Amino acid sequence: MDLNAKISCKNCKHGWGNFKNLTAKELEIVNENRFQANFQAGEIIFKQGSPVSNAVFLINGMAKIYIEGFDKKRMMVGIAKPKALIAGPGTFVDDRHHYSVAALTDVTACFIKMDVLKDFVNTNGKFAEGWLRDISQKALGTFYKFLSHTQKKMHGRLAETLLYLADEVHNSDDFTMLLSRQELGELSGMAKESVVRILKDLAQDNIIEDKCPHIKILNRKKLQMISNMG
Amino acid sequence: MDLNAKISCKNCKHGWGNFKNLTAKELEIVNENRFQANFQAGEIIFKQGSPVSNAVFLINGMAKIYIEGFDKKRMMVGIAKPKALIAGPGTFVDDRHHYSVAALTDVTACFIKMDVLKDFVNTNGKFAEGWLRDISQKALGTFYKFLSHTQKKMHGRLAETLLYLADEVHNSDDFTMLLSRQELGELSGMAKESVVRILKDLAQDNIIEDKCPHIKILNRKKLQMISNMG
DNA sequence: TTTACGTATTGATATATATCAATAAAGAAA
DNA sequence: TTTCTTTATTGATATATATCAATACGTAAA
Repeated sequence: MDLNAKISCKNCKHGWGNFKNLTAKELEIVNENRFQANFQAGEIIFKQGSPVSNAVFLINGMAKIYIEGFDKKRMMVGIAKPKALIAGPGTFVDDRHHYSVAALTDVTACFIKMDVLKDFVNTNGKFAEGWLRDISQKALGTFYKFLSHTQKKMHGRLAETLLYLADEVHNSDDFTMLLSRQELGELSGMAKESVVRILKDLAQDNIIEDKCPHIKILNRKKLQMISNMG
Repeated sequence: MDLNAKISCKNCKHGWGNFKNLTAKELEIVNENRFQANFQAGEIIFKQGSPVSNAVFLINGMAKIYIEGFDKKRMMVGIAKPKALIAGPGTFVDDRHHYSVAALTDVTACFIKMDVLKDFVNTNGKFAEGWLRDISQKALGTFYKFLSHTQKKMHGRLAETLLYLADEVHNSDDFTMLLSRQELGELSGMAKESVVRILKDLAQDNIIEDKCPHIKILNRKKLQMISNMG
């Protein structure tokens, strides 16, 4: 696979859904303001606090999105995949990133000058509306996650995380865990030791199979129930 | 005070900041699609799950914005005041409200047909950008609150809430508490009994004065420190 | 192979916080 | 005024969860 092959935004399969609202001419401008870069697993793609100069999209690979909170304690917001715009809510507020993004696998990322995209908001109403929808969708996701973190107990939160990984990230009930126990904890809002213990509980009840980097959901119905009940 | 006096959107002092991006003609259309209604303290203005048919603004009074979560447990998101758009992130996603709003005081509210405002997104780029900024700002607020709820301890969260009430709601360090202890708990993410105990602690340390419905911040520096340290 | 280092696991313990139960205070209604 | 009802307060207790400490495991380097 030749990752350096000239891909144009016009025929890109990894592009943002909202790009369908752009005209051919506008897409051409996007393409002219596009940069590509490779990251190894573990490398930081952008850092909380730095200026939002580009919109970022993953062409392949996955990355974690996380906030560095009080006394360096981390909260993982989610996992980024291709096709989704990665650019924080700071874009229209203070031009600063409000979270960091780091590659979980080897990643090829596409950077598009933010000024160019922002300009289209003024000239292309459908694009503006698409962006409003995008931001709103993410805000809703954050809302729901907030609720779940403050109202569910640990078992419910971890069950929810496992379902998220299966459904949204790997599209399979049988996957290789990308995240360490520490990171699973940051994503589910608990200590790494708690992650270990709860995974053990779930395995003992035959709800999941955990052959360490491999996870298999054996009883989705029960897992769903644990997630719902909290 | 005659609340039923004909107010036009053109000279309204309680309007959304983003209305400054509308032309006189557009404002006229807004004015034609405007409805006003009065609510008594305690009454529900709109309910989570119901369709987003109108943008809501308070002309006067205050309201609480809250989510009804798992087993009816409530989470208060914030307090709405005049000048701010009240319409959830569902507006551009599923046309449903994702939280409820209830009057805390007697309230006069202004309803503007959402379709009308959405149309302007397509024809007025500055207005679209303003709305993007508005939603982004709220998303950032939610993010920060999320972090604070998951990483701070109770004293820090309640201190933060008191500062929020002083700075954002009442613009004074000396105010009459609008919220019951139950509601303060819903806003700070803790049980009502914990609110009582922590308020007592703060009063004992001469950081606040609490003559029950009246709150006075006596030592803002210390309160700020408690809020920051968690 | 051995060594070293990060990660995972397990058990013991500490702590924050919720829940329960009882009482007190404050308003509203009669 | 007295009675009723809601809200606030206090104390006792239960529980979820984090933290600490020790050990085991797995993989990369030597």
